[in-house]
Amino acid sequence: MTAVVGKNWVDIRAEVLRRLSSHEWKPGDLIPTEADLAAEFGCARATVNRALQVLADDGWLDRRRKAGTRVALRPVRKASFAIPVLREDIEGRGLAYGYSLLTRETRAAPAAVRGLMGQGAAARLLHVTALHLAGGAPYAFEDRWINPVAVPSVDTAPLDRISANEWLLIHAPYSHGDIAFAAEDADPGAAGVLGIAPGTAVFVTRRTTWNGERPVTTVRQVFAPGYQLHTVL
Amino acid sequence: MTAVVGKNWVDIRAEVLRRLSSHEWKPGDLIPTEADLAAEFGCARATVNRALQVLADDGWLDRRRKAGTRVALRPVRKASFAIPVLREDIEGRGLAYGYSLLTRETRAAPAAVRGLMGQGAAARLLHVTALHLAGGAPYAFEDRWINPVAVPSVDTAPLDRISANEWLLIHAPYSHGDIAFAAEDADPGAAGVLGIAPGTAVFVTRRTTWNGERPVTTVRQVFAPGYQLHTVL
DNA sequence: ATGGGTATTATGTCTATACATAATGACCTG
DNA sequence: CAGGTCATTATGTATAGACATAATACCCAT
Repeated sequence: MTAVVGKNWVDIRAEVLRRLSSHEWKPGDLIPTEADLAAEFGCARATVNRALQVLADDGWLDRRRKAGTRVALRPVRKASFAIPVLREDIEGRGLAYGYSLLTRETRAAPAAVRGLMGQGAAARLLHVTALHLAGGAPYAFEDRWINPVAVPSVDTAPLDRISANEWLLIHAPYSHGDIAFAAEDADPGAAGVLGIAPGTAVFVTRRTTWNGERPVTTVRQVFAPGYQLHTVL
Repeated sequence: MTAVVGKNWVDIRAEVLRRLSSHEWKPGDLIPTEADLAAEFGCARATVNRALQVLADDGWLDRRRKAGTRVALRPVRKASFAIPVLREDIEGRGLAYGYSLLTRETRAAPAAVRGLMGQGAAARLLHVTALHLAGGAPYAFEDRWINPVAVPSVDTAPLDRISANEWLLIHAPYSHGDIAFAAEDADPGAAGVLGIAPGTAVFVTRRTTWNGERPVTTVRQVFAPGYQLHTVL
């Protein structure tokens, strides 16, 4: 019997999830209203509301005022993962982390970088390239542009000791950004730094972040062969 | 002046976010208690609670009972993206979607597949390979194993017309799963189907899902060169 | 019929209050 | 001074009630 159900929102979410997983409520079905469920479970409507909102966030349900709540026709589940902080990533799997700054200079931004960052970027940007090591072996090559207007104190950042990755995380918060993952044939530059043959398949991430209107940084990271981005659903 | 702040939780989240982005509250800082903020904003504690919980979910804040709320030392931002339903992905960018079933047979599962799915899988699984097309061109090659114990009705599924991708989404809900992304040199099999040279860098995703204890399906998708997984932060 | 206005409805949110829970820190005891 | 106990505190959550909002459904007038 299902009979007794706890009355906290976690339990209610679990019970609703059970009905969804068992196809008791099928895709497209309209499920009972919050008030009805509250009566059934013997709890307040707000409690049901919380459980259903979470399930809607997770893609299980579609909710619309007045129209009611229905089981998502196409349950678009979302995967989410923490943006990897490479050092923690590496240390987390028991390897020694190493970091080496390759170049650092302020120069006019190439058109491609200006395109990524948009209008708000300064004419001259800080360009940094670096290599991340795991257990002594090359792990990822990083090519980054930083907008000094958004991060004035970057001039004094000890980027030879701490990676821009981590320094920016703490000193330059961002409000939003975008990120893309792709597979590419290694270009000669990155291949040389990583110690692999040009043309080898490498995992590449590109990320650009803004704080309000101002672009903060754009970075391209090329991972050594074998890298996997893994997450749970 | 900031002075007047709306009193709904979205406004409060925005105001707190502003203080975080402007470094008014710095990483590691302890921020005022919910009660104090409620007093400052002239709203109920529950409203502040909702705003702060969302910000904690998003990685901006660390909250602990009694200890209070502090700005995340290492703001681990989470990216989340919808698991791509290839047809929608393709149609969404204005291309015609095509699908072609390549093979379909029930057979004993190789050790590698058994390893991915664990104990709960049947001895004999349904093996399906298929090709997804975008605007007539090969887009992704899919190699999938389905556990008939978890999805009995799969025998009658018209997998020649609808992709297993979509059919399972509607007929076989899952409770959890894992997913991994990698770059690989195209193997001859996938390369042949996709019409590319073996060894070309391809984007590969592997996904395994369970419904409770029972493995549902495991799939490997190999995308044609140029594919990017893109999302916003 | 058709278009527009209006009542109805389900979700979205805020409030005030209450109690639960986890973690801290101070106090007390041996 | 060590160690355990207990009060305190901030967050976590439940509740009932209220109003807001969006979307639908229905009715009415043209």
